[in-house]
Amino acid sequence: MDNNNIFIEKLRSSGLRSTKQRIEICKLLFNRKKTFHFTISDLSKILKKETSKKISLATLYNTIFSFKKKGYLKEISINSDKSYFDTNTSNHHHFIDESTNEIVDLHTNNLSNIKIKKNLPGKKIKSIEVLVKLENNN
Amino acid sequence: MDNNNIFIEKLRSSGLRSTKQRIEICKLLFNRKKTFHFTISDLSKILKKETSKKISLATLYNTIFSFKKKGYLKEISINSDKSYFDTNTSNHHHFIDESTNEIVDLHTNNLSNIKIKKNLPGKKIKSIEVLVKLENNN
DNA sequence: TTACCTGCAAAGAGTTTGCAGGTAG
DNA sequence: CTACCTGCAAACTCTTTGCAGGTAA
Repeated sequence: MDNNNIFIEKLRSSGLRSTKQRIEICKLLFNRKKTFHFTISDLSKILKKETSKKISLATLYNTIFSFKKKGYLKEISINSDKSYFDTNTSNHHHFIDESTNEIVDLHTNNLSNIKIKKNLPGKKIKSIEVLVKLENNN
Repeated sequence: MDNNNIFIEKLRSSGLRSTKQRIEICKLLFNRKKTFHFTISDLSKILKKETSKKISLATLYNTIFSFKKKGYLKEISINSDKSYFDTNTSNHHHFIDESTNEIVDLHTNNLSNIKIKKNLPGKKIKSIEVLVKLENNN
């Protein structure tokens, strides 16, 4: 199953060169059905296991940032010592389990409609993000 | 206008010793009508200007963390390189202006009611936080 | 007196940057 | 060929920690 061409095309069409490293990262991030939440160090560890050649941190940061810019990834607004990214770029929200730090998607159809009844002069809403913090029962 | 006694009492009643440094921090944080959003380095800079004696970073982190634990401060969930705190500990949400990084409160009465129609087994909701990202009009 | 607090400096973690060499197109 | 990309290491920023001395109660 070699779908590298899909990723080569994806990269090229967005003006990014299709390097070995970027294709590896694409395969890891986008060859999956379920949404994937990760930090750069998660990514680094997984890549180290799954691929023969190590990808440097500088390249990871560079690539993830480019992907975010192109809209292939979203950054999640969580107060944390590190940045979390999400392969699900559609409009949705998150649960975070504070006992395990696990992040789970909360789709908009599981949430009542949100209306903001206040606006700030000269500003418009770019996005609305809901974070539901969870703890263990009892 | 010397209301140090209020703060000495506040500290003592929560089991914290009333040191000079903590009283200075209290005066800066809690002697105001409007809600105040800040980072530790904001605080450090302001204290350096407003007080004669510098308060060390270790003490600031220590004190702010204690105040958060006692419920005198809230930490805001924003993806940022640093932690933001809020002197308004009541249930409310935030706007963040992404062109200036300015944070503004969004009170619950300016927001439609939020209902979560999904729950995770063994978990209960601890808090719901809404972050509205703003950008400039045009 | 004693447990707690402060300040300093060092250590840690995540992220960014400069630069020399490599490679896609 | 050339602009872009990678990897390394150093640098930077925020935060945490160890420890010696200080201080509230």
